[in-house]
Amino acid sequence: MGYVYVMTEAPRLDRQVCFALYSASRAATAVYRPVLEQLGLTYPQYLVMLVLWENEPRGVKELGGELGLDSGTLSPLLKRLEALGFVERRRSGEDERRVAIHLTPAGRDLSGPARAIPQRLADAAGLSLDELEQLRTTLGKLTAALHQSL
Amino acid sequence: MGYVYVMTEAPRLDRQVCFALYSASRAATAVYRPVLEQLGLTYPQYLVMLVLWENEPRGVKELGGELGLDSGTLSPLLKRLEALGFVERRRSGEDERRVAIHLTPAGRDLSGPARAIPQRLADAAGLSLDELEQLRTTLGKLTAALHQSL
DNA sequence: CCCGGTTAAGTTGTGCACAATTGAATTGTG
DNA sequence: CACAATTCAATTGTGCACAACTTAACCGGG
Repeated sequence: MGYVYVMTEAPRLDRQVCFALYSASRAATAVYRPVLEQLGLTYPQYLVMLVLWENEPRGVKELGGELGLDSGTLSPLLKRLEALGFVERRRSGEDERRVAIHLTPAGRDLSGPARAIPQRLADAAGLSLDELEQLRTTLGKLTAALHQSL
Repeated sequence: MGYVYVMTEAPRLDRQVCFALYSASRAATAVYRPVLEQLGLTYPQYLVMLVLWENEPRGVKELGGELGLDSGTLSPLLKRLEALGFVERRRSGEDERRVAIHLTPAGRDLSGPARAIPQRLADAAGLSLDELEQLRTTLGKLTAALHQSL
């Protein structure tokens, strides 16, 4: 029968995985920012466009499912994307609660210039493609496990 | 002399390291949120307290250096921490431009309950300590390289 | 000593995140 | 069919991030 280990030191910032994630995430979006600025998009707006380029139209709920965001975040964001002329929001005829998000021609055209963007991060990352691949996999496992635990 | 590789597919959300970082970071703070709520702190406020528990008092600039945040973020955050009674902001005597952030007794006492928090993430992570350690190292390299590239 | 340049902190404005609530449309069940 | 429970999107309110700007204090060369 052993003793429970009692922490005697305050947790240190530089040991925290959570802070490492927070810093890396902000650094990554900072690298994307000037590139996305050329397109007139913020990073979360770019994420929404990524989902729509794969398949559209999509409902707000559906977009939220892909990105892990709720209508409180997406509703105003989508309104801004509509004001920019990249998407159109149409009330569904069959279910008046739903709002279908459609790409406009301008929104579709944006996917061309956007193709070069991910390479930007790879170039700036200072990691090999293998390391990046493994990082993505580990982060995926981590995110899934964290959501599980809630 | 080869051809430059031309992307023909729109970038896919599930292939993006950047999105993996963004998701993992939000999932991690979501795990911390209910625990920190017990202490009355948000995650960024907790980060500031971590820095202060290591060494105080600190200037706003200094805190910003550790966390990668500017006065635009920190000034109101510190005002809220002061309103909560965890820190005190004192104008420096020698250099009237500087504001030294001191812990209050209540702020110091908070480090006790806070010690158990990091274990929370480790438990929820579904990764071995080795994997977590390696993840932290990789993220550190990545963040440094990304900052370098700006 | 003065004055231009620099530095520190704060302020303003925009755009996420996220909790909590609202209101309208739909669905399930008696 | 009636109507309570559910679902979807939007709204409200708080708190970051971050850019751009402001204000006040310091510093260094003339």
